[in-house]
Amino acid sequence: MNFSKEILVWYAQNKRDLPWRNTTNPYNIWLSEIMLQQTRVAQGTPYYLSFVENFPTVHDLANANEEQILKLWQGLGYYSRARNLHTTAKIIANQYKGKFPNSYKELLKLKGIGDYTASAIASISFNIPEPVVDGNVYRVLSRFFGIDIPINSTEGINYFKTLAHEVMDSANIRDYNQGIMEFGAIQCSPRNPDCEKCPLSSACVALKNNQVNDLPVKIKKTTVKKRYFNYLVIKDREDKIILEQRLGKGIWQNMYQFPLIESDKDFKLKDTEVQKKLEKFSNDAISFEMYLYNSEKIIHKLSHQHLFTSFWIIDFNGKLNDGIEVSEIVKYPVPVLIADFIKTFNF
DNA sequence: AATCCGGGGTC
DNA sequence: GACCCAGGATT
Repeated sequence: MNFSKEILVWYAQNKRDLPWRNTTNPYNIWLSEIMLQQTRVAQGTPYYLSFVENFPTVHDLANANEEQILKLWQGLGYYSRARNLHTTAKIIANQYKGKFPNSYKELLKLKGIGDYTASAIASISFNIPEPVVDGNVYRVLSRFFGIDIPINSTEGINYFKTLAHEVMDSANIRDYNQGIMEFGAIQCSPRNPDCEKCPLSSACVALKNNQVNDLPVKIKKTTVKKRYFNYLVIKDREDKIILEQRLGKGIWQNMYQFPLIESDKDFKLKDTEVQKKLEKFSNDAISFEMYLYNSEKIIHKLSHQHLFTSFWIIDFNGKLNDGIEVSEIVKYPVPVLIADFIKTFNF
């Protein structure tokens, strides 16, 4: 059995019609690849269509504000991708005169483009024989060849990249790369793969040794940190609201939120803390009433953190210095936790 | 080499 | 609740 030929045959018969599959334009390929990093096709697709419509070329993206880009990215997560996207768009537009570099090595230098994405753009856009290694490829190769080296160890990363080089079809790299990923997504799925209908089953080491459910091997380390958020939804006597931008490090960089009082353990919010916060936003005498919006804490789950969140509604009897109109709130990029609140709260 | 960075789908 | 998703940057 020829592994790569079987992948190509399977792909020709089973490939989905996806919006970025009818072009080799590096701008479109780049956009789709960044959006699909750690993201399912179904989740990323509407964002891809929105970006292509709002930013048809790399110049449009380069000329946009980061805030516009983050707003359109809202809900997709891993927001550094959007910021890096903007950085790279500006470099392509200015330093590269709008033309993407056509080599794996040059692509790798760009912000947000790592080994996988450089390989994907080089192969799909420029037909360069460089194998992609994503989560799908790890799964397909580890099962078919029966490799139990952890895929997220240094040894595993190097091993699978070398193996990918050995088995790729250089003459059909565009279809081979997309084919092995599609095969991993649809046929050789993480759980309950349909091995009975698999064209590779007769030579699959994992199937022969009954290891399909044990491969690939991954070193797991999930320590979830708990954080306690108290958001202050401050409304002044002119019905204006405060939104703040998250600067510095950590989650949701450059996204907006309500003023936040945080702790690493559960605690009761004190009036005096609210008072101190309010003093930052107004020169007026501080007089307010507050109530808790959600009696049960909203638990917002991220990969490494669980955010136990309370929203406090503050009626401030004064005028905020930098308050915004309620109708303007929807224009700001906000994390899903905030967007969900805005959707349900009647301002 | 380990850790951080989102949100959603699936079982 | 655990795992995964067309990973990359930072420490």
